[in-house]
Amino acid sequence: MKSAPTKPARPAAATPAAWLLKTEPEVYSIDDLRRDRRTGWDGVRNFQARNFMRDAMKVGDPVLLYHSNAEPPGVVGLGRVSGGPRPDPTAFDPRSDGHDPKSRRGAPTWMMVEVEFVEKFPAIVSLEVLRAERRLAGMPLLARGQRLSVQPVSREHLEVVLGLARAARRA
DNA sequence: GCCAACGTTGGC
DNA sequence: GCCAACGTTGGC
Repeated sequence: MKSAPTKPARPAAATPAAWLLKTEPEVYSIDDLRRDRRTGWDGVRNFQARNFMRDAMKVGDPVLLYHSNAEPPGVVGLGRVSGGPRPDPTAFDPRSDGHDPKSRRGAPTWMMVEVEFVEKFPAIVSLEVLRAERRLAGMPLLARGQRLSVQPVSREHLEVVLGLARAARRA
């Protein structure tokens, strides 16, 4: 008798404990997320980043929110995956910067998750501070040439970053 | 504004 | 499938 092997549709990769999401504060800042409480993380147009959102991010996962193209750049707060994945509607919108005519509603190319606000750190944990922290050696964000806007963060690295944020609170 | 690093595109 | 050209990211 033929029986379907009980393998998952996609390999169950080791699930990172957390994620890092880059955003340009002039486009969408931690303050915007605090105001909105939750938002669809739309506009991601990189396949690897999309795959993380589509295949690996789970509701409840913590997310570090990172301001890029900012002065200074750095981690500014904490959020949480609150929904998704689902198609990125901006890909279907001809008026949107993220419009992609190759993405169809029946077969969407671009996916997003929903992210909810948890906290804004009392002070930014700047890229300079992150780089100076030896326990963060190996964090993907700090790798040479790293441009991905959605990145995995290990439990250990998450704890270190949160510790740096708390240290800033005491300072 | 510069430019290194990386992804995508398209000719062949 | 190779690879040059081009576009984007994002720190500095």
